[in-house]
Amino acid sequence: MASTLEEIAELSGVSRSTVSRVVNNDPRVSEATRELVLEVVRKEGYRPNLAARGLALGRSNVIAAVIPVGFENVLSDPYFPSLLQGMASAADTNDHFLMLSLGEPGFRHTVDEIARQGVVAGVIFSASKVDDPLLERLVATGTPVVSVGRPYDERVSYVDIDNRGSARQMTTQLLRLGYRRVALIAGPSFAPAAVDRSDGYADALSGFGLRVDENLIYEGDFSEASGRAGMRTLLEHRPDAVFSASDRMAAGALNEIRSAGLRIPEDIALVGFDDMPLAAEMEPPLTTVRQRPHQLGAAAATLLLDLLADPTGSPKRVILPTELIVRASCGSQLNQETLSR
Amino acid sequence: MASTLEEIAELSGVSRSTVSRVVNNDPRVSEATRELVLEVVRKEGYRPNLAARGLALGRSNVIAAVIPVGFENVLSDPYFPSLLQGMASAADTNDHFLMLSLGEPGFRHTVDEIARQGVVAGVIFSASKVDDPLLERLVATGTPVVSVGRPYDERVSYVDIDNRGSARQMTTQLLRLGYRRVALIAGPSFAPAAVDRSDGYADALSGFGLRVDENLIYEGDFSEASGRAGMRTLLEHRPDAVFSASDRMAAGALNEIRSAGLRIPEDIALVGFDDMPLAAEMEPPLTTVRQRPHQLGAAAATLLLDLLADPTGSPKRVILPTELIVRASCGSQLNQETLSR
DNA sequence: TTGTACGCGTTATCAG
DNA sequence: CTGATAACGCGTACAA
Repeated sequence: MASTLEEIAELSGVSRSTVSRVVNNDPRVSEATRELVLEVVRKEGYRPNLAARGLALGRSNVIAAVIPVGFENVLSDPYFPSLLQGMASAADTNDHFLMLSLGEPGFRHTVDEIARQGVVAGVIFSASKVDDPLLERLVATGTPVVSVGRPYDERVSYVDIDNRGSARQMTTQLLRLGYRRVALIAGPSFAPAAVDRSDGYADALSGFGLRVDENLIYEGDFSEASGRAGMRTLLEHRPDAVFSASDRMAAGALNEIRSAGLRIPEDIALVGFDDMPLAAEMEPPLTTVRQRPHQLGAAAATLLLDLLADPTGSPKRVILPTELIVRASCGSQLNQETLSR
Repeated sequence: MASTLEEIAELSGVSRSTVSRVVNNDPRVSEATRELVLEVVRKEGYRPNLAARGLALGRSNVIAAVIPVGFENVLSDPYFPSLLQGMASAADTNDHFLMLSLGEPGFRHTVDEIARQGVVAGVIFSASKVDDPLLERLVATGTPVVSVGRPYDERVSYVDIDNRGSARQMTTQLLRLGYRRVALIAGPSFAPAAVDRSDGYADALSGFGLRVDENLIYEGDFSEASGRAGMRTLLEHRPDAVFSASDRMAAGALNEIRSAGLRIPEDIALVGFDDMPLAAEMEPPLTTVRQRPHQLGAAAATLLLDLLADPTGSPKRVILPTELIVRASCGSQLNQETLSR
């Protein structure tokens, strides 16, 4: 039950320093004493005290995940849990811990305070809106930050998926199948991911020599309700296919289409984005773009740890691949196809 | 930009100790100097270094949330995010931080290690299975623990809802409406909450002088898929109503009922448990028991902090109220009724 | 009421 | 290769 360096030193008949070296894999220690000390360490179940280590080192091995989960509806799919799981997993394998901060306004301890307190070595920011002031403050104070999803500020490193390319490919898929009045249920314009997906949609249209028809675009907020409302509006303009920027909005759209007595995909094709678990269960199963929040979270944590190890470099970016998942809702059973980048 | 006690002392012309006392609201300091020091503290934006404080005090102000999220399906509703949000919120208002530990097997740093390292003052355990070895280890090492949901071990404090009473009330509701062949899609028997709900179901039946018919009980695992499979099995025995121990299983059951060409509630009534957001959106809207994960999380964190402040007392319990939410799926539009306890 | 001095457990520096 | 010893920033008996 010995739990300090001092005690281990006593038990193995060496000095504190030597034990410290052994614990930290310092090469400057003879193989013999290393073995000896390690034995005692194992036997006593010794673990270094992280507070003390953090104090001595001037840095901690705790990273914070900041998620401003203001909207209830953001919680309705396993995206954030998976993201967190990925971050926790990556942090763990790198001997770091994950601290959680739900950026609810009204929280007393804002993240920048936390960062300054030395508890946290770096921060992973997620679901930030465009031009988030909190993110700005963090950058200003020099706290290492990684954003999940492209941030407004060019200086911050981030991990993301290729939203624009994926949306383009999905829309192109619809166009290839012959649909010509492809509507878009977009995400909220304050979300970079939503903007990128809308851009990808436009890219695809112009790639086919088609012009963007504002009547065929509705801006939702990623919620199922907004998807349904959007679909109601769009139906007036007779689209033959709909690309929803999220599966949850697609679910709402699906309900509306059904209520209107239309069939999917015979009367109107429907595709989504995210491949949340529900997508495969829908009637008909939803064609969509698969992203892997778990990997995204893991990549974010890893990137942050890289930054911590080498604070000098310029902002880094990691773009994770997505997959086009073709199911019945788009009126085709083409083979599954992988978006490379 | 001054950030140590020493610097603040210098700037305000007093000693370190005095500044420390001011920061910690020690009464033994004159109002005059207090004002003076506070002014400097504010101006410099000073925040105490938590690592140092934790080291000196021998305890930290970080609590850990442990969630063994092995099953993908556990993530499919906002229960855990809400729970986490509640915990984070309560921790924050009490000047504590929340550390996340997904008890994935295969994690290198298990919670008991973390606790021993002094990083964490206490642990909130959630979704533990009956007789969880990790929980046992924590208790054995004397780490303050609070469980979300009744744990197997009698010695650990916990917060919970009245699963048994709520299930009894819900089942009784069905019996009052005249249903006599009330089936149960139970949760997994390793989950205390599931066991309690099954017991409540049985309570209600015996309250009406009915006997439990094993043919009308199916044990699922809280997943939608298991709900569907369970319903398929149960339909062979012609129930006139079904109580599902979770909304997600109810969703699966609903699909199966529909596939069988039966109407809800005309041919068969269906009720759930949880009141997840989707419940109100189902067709027909689902009668269910509402629990508030956010409050549960907040209560758990608060209880843990109480324990930390007063480690002596015997195990404490907090039972949160639930509400019976009556919607169309049970074939009645009675007024909403609150389960007191 | 205020200041001095020591300890918390670790790492790093510098002798040996 | 190993061992003293000084930080790291803070809280707190103890003394003034």
